[in-house]
Amino acid sequence: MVINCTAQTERKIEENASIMEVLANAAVAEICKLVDDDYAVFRLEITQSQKENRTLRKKLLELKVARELAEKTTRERVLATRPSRVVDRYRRMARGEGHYTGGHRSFVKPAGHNTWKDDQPITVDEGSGTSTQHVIIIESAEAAGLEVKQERSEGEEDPRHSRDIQTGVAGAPPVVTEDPTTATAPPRTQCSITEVSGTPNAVLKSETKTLTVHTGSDPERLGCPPAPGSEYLPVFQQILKLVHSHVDGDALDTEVDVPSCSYTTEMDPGNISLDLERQTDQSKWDWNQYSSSVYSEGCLDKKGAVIVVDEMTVKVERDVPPTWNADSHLGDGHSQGREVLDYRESLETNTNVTTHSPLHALRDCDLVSTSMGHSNSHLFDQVLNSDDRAQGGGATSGNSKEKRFLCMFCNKGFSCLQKVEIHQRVHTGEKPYSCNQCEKRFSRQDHLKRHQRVHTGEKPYSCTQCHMRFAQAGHLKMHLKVHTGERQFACTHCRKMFSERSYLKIHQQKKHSTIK
DNA sequence: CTGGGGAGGGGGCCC
DNA sequence: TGGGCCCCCTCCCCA
Repeated sequence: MVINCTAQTERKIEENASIMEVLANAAVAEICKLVDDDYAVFRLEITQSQKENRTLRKKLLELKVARELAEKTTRERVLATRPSRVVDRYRRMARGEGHYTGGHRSFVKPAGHNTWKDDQPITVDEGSGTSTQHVIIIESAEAAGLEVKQERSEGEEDPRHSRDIQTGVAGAPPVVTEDPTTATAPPRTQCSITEVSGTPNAVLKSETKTLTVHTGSDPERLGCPPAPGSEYLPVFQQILKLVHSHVDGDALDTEVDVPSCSYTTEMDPGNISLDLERQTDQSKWDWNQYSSSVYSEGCLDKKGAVIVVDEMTVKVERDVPPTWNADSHLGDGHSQGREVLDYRESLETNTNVTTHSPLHALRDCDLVSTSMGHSNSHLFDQVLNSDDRAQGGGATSGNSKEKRFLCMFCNKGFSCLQKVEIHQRVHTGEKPYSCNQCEKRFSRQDHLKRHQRVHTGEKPYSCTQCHMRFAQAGHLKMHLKVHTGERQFACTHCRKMFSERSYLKIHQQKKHSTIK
């Protein structure tokens, strides 16, 4: 009985085992079949993809060859027409030249970089004021190390080609385009910013898009000159913001991190930097030139090239850390019954403030440890050490009037609100007064008035000893020393006498090196 | 080195 | 007190 049961059980077990084996084999076979099918499909897709890749590669090669040919042709033509133009321009800018000579210029920043490097190419275009139009394009491909630079004159200008060079896409019209889809592209893509200056229009380009900004007086393009507050302004601001946020996601994605440095800086073109620390390290700046050429709102020059970036720069100011004020910065507070003009408030409400002072850029930096170039140090000294002046007198030097109003930037005291407001323009770079004859801007009305004598030729100060006339009283005073032979500045080392302190200073710098 | 010229900044005066 | 204006000092650039 027991044996029978055992035998039956064994049989059942064997049967089950055989059934399971069959099922397992069937499952494996099915799986294999599925895999084979999928693999076949996959192989088919791979083959198709490889075919497409080969086709695309071939097309790419053709495009590349065609592009190089076109580029070469263009270069040859440009070189044939103006062979030394670019070189001369570099040389001039290297010498720090580039003053207003009838045209204006643009700085082209290789996009994709937050900072300017010494070995980075900087292209500066000084409009000649003639009909010649220059387009300077710098493409900086960070990853590939690719760099393409183009310059051509108006007669050779092919807007389509201009875009082609940038994007490799043909057929796009040279109009204002702003592709929102490209704005979300990865930040470290190849970018370029191009500005056409000295001519009826200007172009801003980025790698992923072409931004054309018409800043000239061409009625067809512009409709009307971009007067302050016109619709043109926010457009350009938006564009700049777009480019700005597009340039480098690491450092420029937030304006808080990089205040004011985006397009509010002006400096020696060889040292243009969008990085604050680098800004302060530059040896030479020319703040006025760049502000005039790039940020001269409300003052159309004869060519009508006006670009305003007010909103952006003010927005930057809004992001001033709440801790940044004279209290925290200078540490001594204002418990002396004096007042600090909080410029942040006015900046928040005044969207027409242009803020592009180098000192402005310093607000987040250590004022003491920050190294500055010559021009900056001069300005810096004027701001911070004006109390030490032997003559002229700083605002806090001995004075009968109470200095109730303190500058929130340097803590200097002034007798009235207007004075401190004007003074703070030293820090903010605000230049509300623009010359209607040129693109220059001034922080003070009287300086504008004085400047306009350059255009009018007015020289109200005449020498009683000779026929000489001067536009500034100080110049007449200096000139009078020619007649009097007055030399009141003596070198302490060689007893040599000079009529001017600056001459003595230069002498000591050269001969004795006593003055840093 | 000198002188002319443009410009930045501070202070004072007057209305 | 604010605004305009002027003077002054200074610096820098250039010829």
